[in-house]
This record gives sequence, structure tokens and C-alpha cells, in this order.
Amino acid sequence: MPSPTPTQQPLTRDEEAVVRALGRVILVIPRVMDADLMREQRLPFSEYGTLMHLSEAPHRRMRMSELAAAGDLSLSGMTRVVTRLEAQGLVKRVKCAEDARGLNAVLTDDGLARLEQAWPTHLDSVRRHIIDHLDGLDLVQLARALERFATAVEDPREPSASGDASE
Amino acid sequence: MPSPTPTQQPLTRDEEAVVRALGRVILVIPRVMDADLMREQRLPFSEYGTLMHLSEAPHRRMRMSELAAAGDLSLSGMTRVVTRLEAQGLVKRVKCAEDARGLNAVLTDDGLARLEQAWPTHLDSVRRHIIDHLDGLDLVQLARALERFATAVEDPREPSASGDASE
DNA sequence: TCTGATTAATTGCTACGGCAAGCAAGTTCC
DNA sequence: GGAACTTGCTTGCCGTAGCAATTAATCAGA
Repeated sequence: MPSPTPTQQPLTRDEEAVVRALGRVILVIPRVMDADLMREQRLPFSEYGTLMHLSEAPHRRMRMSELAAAGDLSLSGMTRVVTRLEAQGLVKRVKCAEDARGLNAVLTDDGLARLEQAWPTHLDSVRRHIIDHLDGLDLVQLARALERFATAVEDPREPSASGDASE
Repeated sequence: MPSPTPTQQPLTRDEEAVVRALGRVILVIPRVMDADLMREQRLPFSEYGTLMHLSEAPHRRMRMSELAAAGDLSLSGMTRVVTRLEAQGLVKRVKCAEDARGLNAVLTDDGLARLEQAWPTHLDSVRRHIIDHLDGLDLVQLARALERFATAVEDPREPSASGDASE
């Protein structure tokens, strides 16, 4: 595939600054968010996020595959997260009524309590590491831009409309 | 430590949107950047970044610890990255003249060539996934905000001015 | 200069997450 | 109804990265 965009001039100064800073953010933010939760709540972010997704779902329950998608994790990864949560009694796996292949991960009362306990820590973390540094920016436009980052890609495994002839 | 900030109101709508979008970006961007480089160049991003840092350093050489800091990686992590790069002949480890404990990772000619070969792929990746979605935003302010995200934290292992009495 | 403390880097151990293989349940078509 | 295929989830295996322990070299003090 010959490059369709021969315009390889090396980014403007400002673009480069954004990319470099973003690169750092991408490495550092997950680390500190996880560290904060871990230190103050003994709860890794992967588990916190999973509890959060469940708490927001219709009956505090989601299918494993939904949950994996919500957390941007592979299904096998989510299997492990839920296994850990289940071992702590924060989540239960319940056979799905209308499709016996499926499982629902259900947030238990303990799980909800754990989430509510951890929430202030995480919120504080978010404020200190992110929110407090946003002044001067248009939040609506920023959110839109960031959403495009994440979604413009879709899943590489998804077959695109244009049939990929190569390979 | 009782929370010094009792103001735990749950973020405005816009703040929440930014945080959610950023959370997704943080998960997805590194994955797609790595995937692009991997697919088109067989080069993981950790190695690409390391070659890049070396190429920008004074004599195409950096101490292991410098390099680790530049790449936001632990020293042991960088040891492994450099080991891999050395095995491919892209980098050499050279004993440091003025401190025999230290090692300089030196970018070889092959390493520079590899970087130059991979560069367009990465640049294209950056454009498609990031730059192309920034319109409408003030890049200078965005970069500043992102830099504050990353630096406001410093290292948690670093003892802060206020002596931590707990523990 | 010899002893002890500190620093630079590597290695052992472990945890996490992805892919691919496996297994169980559902669907389709004859 | 049952053989072939698909779908939902789990498990085996592997690669990567961090922390703690280790080794080697330097520095500080008697």
C-alpha cells in the first residue's frame, strides 16, 4: 500500500507540543489514577471501573461481553477482572435466563458499598490530576475532540466498508 | 488523613464528558499507535520511542537512567527494551568513560535507519488519530493543560516538602 | 587506604492482559 | 432431530513491565 498522503512534513511546533504532552499524559495519568485508588482503597482501577459500569447498568447487571466493551478490555481480560471481583464478593456471575451461554455479572450490595466507598478517592484523584488543570479550555470542544480520537479508529478487527483487497 | 476537601459534588456535565473521553483516549490511543507501528513496521512503540529519544540526544547516546526517565519507564523496563534493541543491532551499550557504573545506550547507524524508516508510519498514525481531530481547539492552551496533567503529579515516591507523618 | 553508604544497572519474581484454543449452548438447514 | 456452524465465555500460554534483591563501581570519612 503506497502512502496515499505524501505530505509528511513533520508537524507544526504547536501540534508537536500537543502530541508530546499527550504522550506523557497517556503514560502518567493511568498510573497515578491507579496508584491513588490502590494506596487509599486497595482497589485497582480496572476493578473500580468495572464496578462503576455495573452500577450504571439497568439492573446493576451486564453481560460479560458488554462489560468488556464498556471497559475497553478484551473479553478474556474481563473474565479475569470479574473473577477477582467475584472472589471478593463484589460481583456475582448469574446465568443468563434467555441465553444459557451468557453470563450476567451482577453488582452485589457489597460491591455497591465498595464502589461508594472508593468513589470519593477517585473523584478527588480526577479533580487533582485532570479537572484542576483545564481552565482556559473549552470543555465541550475538548470532550468532542477527545471522543473523536477514540472513535475515529473503530476496531481494527472490524471489516471496513471498503473491502480490503490486500492479504 | 481526613479528606481536606469535603466538596465532593460529582463534576459538572462537561467535566464528566471530558474525563470519560479522556479515559477512553488513554486506553485506546496507545493501543492503536502501537498496532500501527507493529503492523506496518514490526516495531513496538516502546522501541520506537526509545530510538527516537536517542536520536535526539547529544551524541545519539544516553545513560540508561536518562533514557528510562525520557520514556517514562522504570529502569528495569528500559533495561529490557535496550536489550531487545541491542539484539537487533539498533543500539549498542557502551561503558561510560567517566563513571564505570554507567552505560550509554548508543544509537547505531542501523538504528537510525530503522527509525527513519518507521517515522512516516508513526507520523501518519499521529495525524490520523490525533492531529486530524484537534480543529477548533487552542493548541497552545491544550498543550499547556496536558503538560500540567503530567507534571503536577511529580513522582509519588518523591518526598514532598510537607513531612508525611502517617505510617 | 580501608570501611560503609550511595548510585547505576541488571535479574528474579510476580501480576496483568492479549491471542488463540477449547468448551458449552444456541442456530440453521436438511 | 441431528450435523455443521456460530456465539459467549474461559483457560493456556506468552510477552511486557514493575518492585525488590543483587552486583559493581563510586564516594565520604576515619
